[in-house]
Amino acid sequence: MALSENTSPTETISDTILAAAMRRFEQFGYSKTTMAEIAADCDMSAANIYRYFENKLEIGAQLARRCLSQECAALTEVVNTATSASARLQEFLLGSLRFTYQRWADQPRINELVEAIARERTDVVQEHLRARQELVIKLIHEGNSNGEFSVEDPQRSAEAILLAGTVFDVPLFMHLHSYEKFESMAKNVAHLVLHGLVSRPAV
Amino acid sequence: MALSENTSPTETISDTILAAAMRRFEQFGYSKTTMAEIAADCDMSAANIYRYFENKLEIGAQLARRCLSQECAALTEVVNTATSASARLQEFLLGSLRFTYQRWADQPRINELVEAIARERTDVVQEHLRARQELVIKLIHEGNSNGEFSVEDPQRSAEAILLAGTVFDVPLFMHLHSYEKFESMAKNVAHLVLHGLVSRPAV
DNA sequence: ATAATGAATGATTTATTGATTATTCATTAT
DNA sequence: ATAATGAATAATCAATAAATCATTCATTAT
Repeated sequence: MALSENTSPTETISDTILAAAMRRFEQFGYSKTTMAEIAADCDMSAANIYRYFENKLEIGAQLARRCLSQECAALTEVVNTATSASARLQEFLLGSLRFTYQRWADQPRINELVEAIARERTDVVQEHLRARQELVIKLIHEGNSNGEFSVEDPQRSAEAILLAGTVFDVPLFMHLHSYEKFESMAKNVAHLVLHGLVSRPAV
Repeated sequence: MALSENTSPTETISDTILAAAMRRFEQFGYSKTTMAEIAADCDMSAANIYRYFENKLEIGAQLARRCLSQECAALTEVVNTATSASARLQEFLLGSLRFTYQRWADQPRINELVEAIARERTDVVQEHLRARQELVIKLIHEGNSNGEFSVEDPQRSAEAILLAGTVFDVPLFMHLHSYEKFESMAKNVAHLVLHGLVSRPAV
């Protein structure tokens, strides 16, 4: 019954456990995975896991954190493919949407993991939000330096952008519209955030 | 055990039932209120309610709809106290936040009602969103006519604004921050939506 | 006719129980 | 010492039974 584990020589026992847990979570979901199963996959007793992790939630939290930070890294890449700061902002919203939607639609188990952790471990969510904010702040600074933007308080603006883009980052909302509809809405929000409502004198 | 009901001469039986249901929902919540209790408060049998309403959900839906439309009406008033279109937009976001936060903090039972209905009756939510969009569209038109705004597609922009302000209209998020923090964030979002990020030539 | 009811039905909730599971710890191996 | 274990405990979950509830309908009242 034990799923095969490949322990590379440099892999610590903690890593082995995390890897085994991840395989289980992916296949059967967080709640349906037992500590005994994870332990069996590592050829050890369930009790021994507690020498390396405080509890099951902590294992989940580390994996969820890893998942979210990978997502953030991928988002950073996507954002950086765009050439202008404006385009980068749009890519930020579209990318957030794409990752959230994909995880929601294609990886329900992993989504379950992330949502379960998000409910009980605010810190993981906060960390994710901070990373996103970093990304947006950098983006704004770049726009400021090349003259595209003239943002006085990048910190505040980044916070507002994050807030305005919340719908695209919360799986809970994904059932409300089709991906295409969401995409069009993300573009609208990007346009709004970039140009604002206030009329401007002709250049 | 029956809560007192005051039947005015012009009140229809449907109204009597709705009023009784509302009193129960306010005090004990939607799920904990039984049709038998509502009926007893109206001095009638539970069966008789079904001559006036399709089912319990329909009673809840009508009350939730009423609650949301009252909120929208109050929001309209608040918005119209502001003198400029820009100020009105900020009041729209701040007002949304205030009503959502108050309902969440002070009227948990009514909030339960609205959330229960929202889950099963998409139409009630859609109607509420349409009303909000109407409000924003009108606001944009006014801004356009007095020269404050220069919005090409008010419909689209309104949709984007609604989306950007979602966090302030969803009770689920209210636990994340204090009211003060939310207020400051709403102002930031308003500023962002009004002025955008893109730099503009000096006037 | 319209208004209202009580009794019947099936669905949903709640309470209760037993079985799993997470977690701890005293003990054993290395 | 460090690593690991099996047995014990307490929390959680799942299955079931019991009770309550929403809804229907045949019948009675007005």
